[in-house]
Formats: sequence, structure tokens, C-alpha cells
Amino acid sequence: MRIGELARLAGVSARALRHYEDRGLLVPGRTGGGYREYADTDVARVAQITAMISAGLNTATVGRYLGCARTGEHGTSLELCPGLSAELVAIGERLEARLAELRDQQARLRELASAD
Amino acid sequence: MRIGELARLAGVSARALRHYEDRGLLVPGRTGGGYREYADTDVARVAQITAMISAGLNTATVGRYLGCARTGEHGTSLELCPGLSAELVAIGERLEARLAELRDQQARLRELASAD
DNA sequence: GTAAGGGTTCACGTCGGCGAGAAGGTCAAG
DNA sequence: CTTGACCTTCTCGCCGACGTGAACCCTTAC
Repeated sequence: MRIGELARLAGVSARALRHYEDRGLLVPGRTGGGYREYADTDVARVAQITAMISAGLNTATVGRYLGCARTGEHGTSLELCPGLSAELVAIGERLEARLAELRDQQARLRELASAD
Repeated sequence: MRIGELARLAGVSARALRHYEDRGLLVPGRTGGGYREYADTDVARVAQITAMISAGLNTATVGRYLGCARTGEHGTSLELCPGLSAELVAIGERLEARLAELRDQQARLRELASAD
């Protein structure tokens, strides 16, 4: 299939798909006319990519661990992916820190708003 | 006083003070040699600026409402600042939305990490 | 053959407070 | 006079997943 159809099926923009290719996450074939040619399995691959990105992994990290993270019903073992577990923990910590920052900011905002 | 001293007293970088001036939040005088000349009251002004910024206001908004937000013990009425109250509410809402996003992200991250 | 609706590759914009380096001027002290 | 601390303006960089034209090529239907 071509990029538009995959975009529809996967629920992302064509621009995003080109971006993933740019980052090496998706490597479609090419037709004679230069069009990108995607396989059916790429729908699942994109789902995996978006799942990881929405969890806070950047494209470089996604690239390193693409294929060994559980994304659906058939759980792939994390053991197959040395380092992923630690990476997830690190991301979780940064996320927690960011949440704490925002909560502090929220407190300061309330402080400002509590004028007479 | 000059920029270095104000930076120390206010606990910000000299770069930040130049940035505030760039945004029109701080307008120091100039010495014959071209040095910025700050008044003693600017220490409090900077405190007010950083308080508002740390609460999530951007420099443009700080500029609009600088001087009428409560920052210390002597509460200035919000009534003197038409619009500030609404602005704070809007910022609070965006902040809450961002917090919700991050909590969702945290959930998705846990989802990823819960592989077998 | 031609119009329509894809597709392609750049390449800059976003969001913004401030870090950081370059190149050079000002000034008090030894 | 000279060092050296501190100051000046200028300008790019950051953090990154995309949005958004611009200018042009491919394919298919009619």
C-alpha cells in the first residue's frame, strides 16, 4: 500500500510516516515511480511506534527497542531487549519529576491568584 | 547598582536580566560608559517577575500585569488588573490539561513496562 | 489529453526562557 | 601601564515530533 492508505489505517499523518522513515523506524520499499510501498505488517509496526512515543520514548529510543516491547495481546519478553527495562524506568523518573515540577508551578499559580 | 550585583541580589543570571529588559519588563538607566544602572527597587521587581514566570506566565503576560500581582506580604488588589484573574484561570486550565496528559503518558508507560 | 488527487523532496516554523560564545569596551587597583 | 573583573551588543542553540507551504512528478479515470 502507499503512504496515504497506511496513514488512514494507522491513524497518523503521512507526514508522521515520512518522519518515522527519516528516523529509521520504518523502511518502506519504492515503486518504479518513486512512491513509498508499505507492507501490511507496517500497520502493526506503526501502532507499536505510536504506542512507544505516546509513552514518552523518543524516536531514537524507539528505534533501539522497536520489536521487543509488548504492544498488544502477544507479550514479547522484555528479556529479549537488554536495557529497555532500565530505559523505561529512567523515563518514568523524568516523568515523575516533570509532574512534580508542574504541581509546584500549580501551587505558585494559586499563590498568585490568591490576592485580596 | 550594575547588572552583576542585581543578579546576585535577585538570584538570577545577568543573562536573564538582559532578557527581561529585551522583553520590556525591566528598563534600567545607563551610565556614561554604557553600563546598565539599576535602582534598589528593581530587586523586588525581579522577584515579582520570577514569581510570575515560575507560575507559568510568559514574559508578554508578565509585562501586561507587572505591578499589580500580589507577590509578598502587601497584597495589591487584583481588581486593579483587569484581565489578570481570567488569565490566571486560563493558565491554570492549560496546566491542568498538561498534568492530565502527563498522567496519561505515565499510564501508557506502565502499560509498556508491564510486559511478561 | 487532461483534470484530479495522489505522491515526491526540501526546508523552515513551532514554543520560549535563557545558555553560551564571540569580539570588544569600561574601570578600579597594583 | 597593565591586568583582570565586569560590562557591552549580537546571534545562534536548545528540545523534538511533527505542521505547513512550495514547487514539481505519478497514476488513474473519463
